Amino acid sequence: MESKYSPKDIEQRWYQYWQENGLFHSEPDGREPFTVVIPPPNVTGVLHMGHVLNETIQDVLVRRARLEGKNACWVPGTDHASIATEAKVIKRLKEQGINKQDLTREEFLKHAWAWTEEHGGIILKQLRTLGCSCDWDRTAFTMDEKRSEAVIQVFCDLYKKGYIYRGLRMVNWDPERQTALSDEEVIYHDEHSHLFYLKYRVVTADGQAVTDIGEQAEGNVLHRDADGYYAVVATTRPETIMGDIAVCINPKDPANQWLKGRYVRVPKVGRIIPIIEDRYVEIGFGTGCLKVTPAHDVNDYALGQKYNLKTIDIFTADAHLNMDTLEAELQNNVSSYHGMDRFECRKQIISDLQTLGLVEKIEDYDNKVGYSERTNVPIEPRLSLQWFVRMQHFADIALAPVMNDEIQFYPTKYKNTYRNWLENIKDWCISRQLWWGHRIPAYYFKDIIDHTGAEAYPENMIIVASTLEEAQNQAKAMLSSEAVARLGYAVSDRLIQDEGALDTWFSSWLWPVSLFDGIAHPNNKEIQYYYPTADLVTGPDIIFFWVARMIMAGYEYTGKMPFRHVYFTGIVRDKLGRKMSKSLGNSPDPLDLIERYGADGVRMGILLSAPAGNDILYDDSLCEQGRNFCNKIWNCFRLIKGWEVVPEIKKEESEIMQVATRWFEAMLSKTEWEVGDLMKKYRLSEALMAVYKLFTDEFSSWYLEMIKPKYGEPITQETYDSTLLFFERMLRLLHPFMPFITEELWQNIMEGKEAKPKSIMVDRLGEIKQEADADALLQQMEEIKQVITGVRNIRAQKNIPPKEKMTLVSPVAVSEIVNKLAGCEVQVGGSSSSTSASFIVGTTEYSVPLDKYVNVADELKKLEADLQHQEGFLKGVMAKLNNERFVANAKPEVVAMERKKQHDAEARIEALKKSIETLKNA
RNA sequence: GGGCGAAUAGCGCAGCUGGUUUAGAGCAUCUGCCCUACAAGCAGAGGGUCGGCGGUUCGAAUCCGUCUUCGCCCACCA
Repeated sequence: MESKYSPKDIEQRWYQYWQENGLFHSEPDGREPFTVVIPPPNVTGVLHMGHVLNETIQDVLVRRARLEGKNACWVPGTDHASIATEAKVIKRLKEQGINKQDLTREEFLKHAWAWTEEHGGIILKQLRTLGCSCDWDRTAFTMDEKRSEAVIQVFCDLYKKGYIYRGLRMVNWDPERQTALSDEEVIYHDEHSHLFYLKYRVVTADGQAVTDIGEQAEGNVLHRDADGYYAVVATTRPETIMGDIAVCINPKDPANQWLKGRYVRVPKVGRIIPIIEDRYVEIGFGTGCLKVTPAHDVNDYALGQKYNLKTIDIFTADAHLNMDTLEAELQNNVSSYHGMDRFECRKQIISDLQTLGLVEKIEDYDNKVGYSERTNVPIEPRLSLQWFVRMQHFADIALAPVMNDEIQFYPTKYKNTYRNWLENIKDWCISRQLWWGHRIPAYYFKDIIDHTGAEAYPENMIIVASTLEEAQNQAKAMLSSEAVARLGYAVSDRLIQDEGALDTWFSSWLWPVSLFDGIAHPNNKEIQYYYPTADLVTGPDIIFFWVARMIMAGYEYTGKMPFRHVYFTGIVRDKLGRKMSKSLGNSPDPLDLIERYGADGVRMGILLSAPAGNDILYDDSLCEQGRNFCNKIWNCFRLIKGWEVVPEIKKEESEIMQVATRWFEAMLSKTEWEVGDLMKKYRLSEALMAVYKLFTDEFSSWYLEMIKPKYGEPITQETYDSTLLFFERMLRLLHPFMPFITEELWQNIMEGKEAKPKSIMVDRLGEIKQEADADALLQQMEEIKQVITGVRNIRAQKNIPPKEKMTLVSPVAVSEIVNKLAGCEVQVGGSSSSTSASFIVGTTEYSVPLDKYVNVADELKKLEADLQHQEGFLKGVMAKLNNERFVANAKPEVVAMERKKQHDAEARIEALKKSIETLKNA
């Protein structure tokens, strides 16, 4: 064996072995199930550091469960990522000189599927490199047959139940992709912009300039110039004035009383619009005059509804100005803007208005602008016909289970976030004007669509059905035979399906159920066995998108929670705390890291500093630590395997061996318990740290040094066996975190053994035994260690070469271990002399004669410093004990503890004083 | 504007149902070592008074109040 662990071929070999032996695969059986469904990455995505964190955590949980004897099943899969994938496909088509608009739906989908097949699943292959123990036989895709079936069935079902409706609403419109988005897909950014103060001439209803308004009450703020009176309207979006339909003031606003009941002329556009009054308008903001543009602002739309105002949509789907919607007599006034981009238009219209003297002033202004999460272009509020899910019902069923911890969140702080969202739930816009996705299973009569009102059917005549055939049947039933006859066509010719697709999350929210075919066949064996799943591991950024909605769908369709625990990971940042991003170039390629540090090293690196919910500041040194640890394990194994073993017990060694093995047994059991406890609390990094410390400190630095034979000498069979057994137990403890190296060494240990399991993966974590005297053993070793450290400390301080034997004078008998590890002869009884250095363990004083190395002055200084510290400590203790109220009020055991502190400190002070005396007299 | 969370060694964290030898590990730092398992290592050391102030208590990093600073989420003030 090489002195350096090289993970590369070992990792590949074992992963293949696991797969070939079907060790990842799960089938329902009599064992307790442990199910995890992967948060499906985008089908065309590639592995990044966030995935590494997320998937490693899942693998740790799954592998641990397997070792605990559960039937672990980790289901992998990918997400079709409607908008993101469609964008990528469009981009590629463009590079080939093809425009989406020139393709039919079918042609486009052909390209999209080709793209998916080409790039899809790369990420799943990459997960194998990381060591993920997914049941690949179960790999699913949100748009595969089963999942699509579930989506369509759920849509139809919710429509039937009245939870899905279609309506004309103000939605978030992405002008780049030309689709509606849900509220969750809009990200608001602070933006430095301007507040433009525009002059709206006060006119009569028929457009005459108003030059005389008579006497006005105190407090009114009038605006007047040579051309007459005008109102001042503040806006951040002057390009929307083409859609202005009113100006609104607060009826209580003293400054604007004079405007009540009057009319103004929209500058440049020329439309004459009324002043309306509503308390929504805030007095004192801007001028207190709000321009109302119902087609292009959510609030304005609400006002428009309230006062029955017209909406004039002045934008095309890609947010360019469209004058065709304006009143014919006005179109000429603004024709120069026709076809302009909205932001271009903003500049132009301000410039034009300034020329006309209609801009009062421009102020700097910070506001928030919504951007599309996917395309990163500013959202345009747009009135359109979309499909929505009524969410109140779902909020109602999903809130309680989380608040009362039926479903547990780690960390718990996200319960608040969750509650906040559910308590202010709004309907979910689920339709997208995209082709890549689940096509909305809604059908309309062509004639109604083509020429609204031409036929005598009610406008809400919509057919929702899972297949065309079913839709046709419904259509026939809906239409009287007379009507069909009158129209003279077959229903089948006239039904057309909704062009839109469903929001990707409308399939994701079914994931834990649909993976086991629980929508179409709610009573099948798999869903009965694997569901509810155990743990969900995901980022808090999709708590609303996904987690909350899965809980809703889970309860709606199974009556049960979709998962028992949700582990929210943090965000992986670089060591300067910046988010990892392509543009910053601060995101390392995980595959490259695995190449450099090994998968085990990378896994440990990312896990070590990743408590639930905390962001992790990634640095290569973390992986380095992981790699170094692998190396350490590797070399321990080399050492043990290199020993020559003899059956008989050498007498003089037996005490050491006995003490060491009994102590380590206790230590190991304790850590096993701790790790189990930490895992239950999902404190993964602490669990790993506990194993790490056990291995490096207790096992390597202490235990192995204790039992290590002298060079060239053999070790007894008994000690060797227990040592290997310890090693094996640690491998199992470590396996969930570092699957590869543990498998390699475990196989090596198991070689030739009869009835061994196929892999450490399916080995069992032993029962945790706690010996009655474990604490005493640990305490005893603690003291031995301290004595050894005491001697080593003196050696280091005095620069005594490691080879030079020293003498330890001890008042009590000490273990042989001290001799072996500290390199000193132990002399029991003798007293310390003026030429020795001393130290205290517990209340016992040990000393080391130093002869030539001694420096009385230094030694005195050290002892006196120690004495001072001890006296200070004693003073603190005495302050408490002398306080009657402390003695009276504190719990008895606390008082007893303080008394023990007092006695120990006094003993130590005594010893120190004596040593100082001795030194001084020398 | 509303809500939530956090501030503890150079760094990222644990401790926080108040009392366990005057605050703990890891990484980093410093010192000494290539002592034939491991320099991707070994041995040893230094370093914080627990964001500020006030309060409750015999006793507070731990509870309460307040201030400051960060972070996150939500929200239709043009």
